[in-house]
Amino acid sequence: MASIPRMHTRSEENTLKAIFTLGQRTGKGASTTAIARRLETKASSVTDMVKRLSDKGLVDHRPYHGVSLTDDGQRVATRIIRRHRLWETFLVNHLNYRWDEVHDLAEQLEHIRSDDLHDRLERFMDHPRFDPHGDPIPDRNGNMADVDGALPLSKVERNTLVHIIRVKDSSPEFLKLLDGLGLRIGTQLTVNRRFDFDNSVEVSSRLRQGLLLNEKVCANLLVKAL
Amino acid sequence: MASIPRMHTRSEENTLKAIFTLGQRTGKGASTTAIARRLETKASSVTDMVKRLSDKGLVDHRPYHGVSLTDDGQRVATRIIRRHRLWETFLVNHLNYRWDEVHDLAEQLEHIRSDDLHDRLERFMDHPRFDPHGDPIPDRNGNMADVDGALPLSKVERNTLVHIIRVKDSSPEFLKLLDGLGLRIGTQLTVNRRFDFDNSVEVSSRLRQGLLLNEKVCANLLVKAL
DNA sequence: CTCAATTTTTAGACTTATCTAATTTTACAC
DNA sequence: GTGTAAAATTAGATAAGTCTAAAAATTGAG
Repeated sequence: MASIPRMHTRSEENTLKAIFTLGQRTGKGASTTAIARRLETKASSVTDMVKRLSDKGLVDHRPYHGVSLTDDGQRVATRIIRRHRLWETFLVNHLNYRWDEVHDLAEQLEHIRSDDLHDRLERFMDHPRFDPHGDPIPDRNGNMADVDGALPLSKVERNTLVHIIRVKDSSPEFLKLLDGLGLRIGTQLTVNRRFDFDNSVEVSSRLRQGLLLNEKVCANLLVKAL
Repeated sequence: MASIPRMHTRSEENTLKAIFTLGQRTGKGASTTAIARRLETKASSVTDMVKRLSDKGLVDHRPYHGVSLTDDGQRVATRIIRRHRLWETFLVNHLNYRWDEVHDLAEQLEHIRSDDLHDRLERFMDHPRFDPHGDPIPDRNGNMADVDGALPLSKVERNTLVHIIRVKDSSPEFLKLLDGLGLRIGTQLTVNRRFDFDNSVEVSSRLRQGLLLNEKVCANLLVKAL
């Protein structure tokens, strides 16, 4: 018995998306404070918002233990993420944006109210399964490719040949850094050495030998063995 | 001395667009009531809105004589219309929407805040000069092709060969009616007879002979001699 | 020139989404 | 167990945008 498709405000959608993302990252409910930090808003505003979402049956809230999505909330959040990733893909593949430029635009475009539009956009692009950052694009039913065998570069053994399949951080800062190092989705790497001192590693790609990557960079590069 | 590019709300943009369109149609200022009718809102709301736009220097208001756009207001309105028409073109030409389906979606998309996005969209489509309804698309400087030699079908002499270049009414109702008659942009027509009784005309196209078009339909079909 | 129909504005209320500042609640370290 | 730092909520304010209902202003017909 699907509930009548309700209309959600932009704020509601953004909050649901934040709860989804935080939940994915931590595996548990998102705290009011964490949500506020992510949305660059205040905890008191989040309290109000969560109350509204809870009234609509989109989230469950156990104060001091976190907010989590109901099945309905999950559906809405996934839909927004689908839209976001479809637009990012369109912007990069068809309008020649760089991967570090598309986030903010996609944040606007994802709120366009039409499932049909996004289904057509998906078809136009021939059903891409991953966005420019390697994030899987949910299909219209909310299912997305799961990336098994993916692991952060920080966990890779010496002398393993891998390729970059996804970046965990999509901030312009991180992406520009990767550009500067000649690293992008698909780049093949071999871990030459691992330094226990600071958890940095030395890798080699076709373009560059002996590239030193620090712990933070490695943690945000998801790779897969070849 | 270009003023600092200000941010306009969706409501402000919609009001400016309404004033622009009404001004084009009537050649004079738009009344509060007419704006309200067009935006499906109340006159009192429009009063508030016009006051705000006037404070921002985007419109001039002479009560009981109409609201008109300042140069700044004109620029903003034209920009929104540019966006609207670019999106309509994209939706029809690339996502396979019909020309009667795109208005509402374009009304959403036109508010995406980015000139760069729309410039790129334009380039992606190879700088289309007209949208699916034959309306000219302003370029990034606000200039648009002017359609000289265009006149409503109601003004066409007998036995003149013309082709449809634009529809004045873009409502789904009118467009579906045209579809039903096999009429679209580019369709070649000859006026066989004109009936003074009710200002209807009989036309022939390749597909159909002796098609009877009433006054209202004729007034909304802009054609050009071949 | 007058006055009535129309247009426009005012006044006051409501909703959504925010904020700050103060207060309350709770987890959990000890 | 208990106290306290952290988390969460409440209370009250603000701003945008909208509404209804009533009042005010003006145009233009006669």
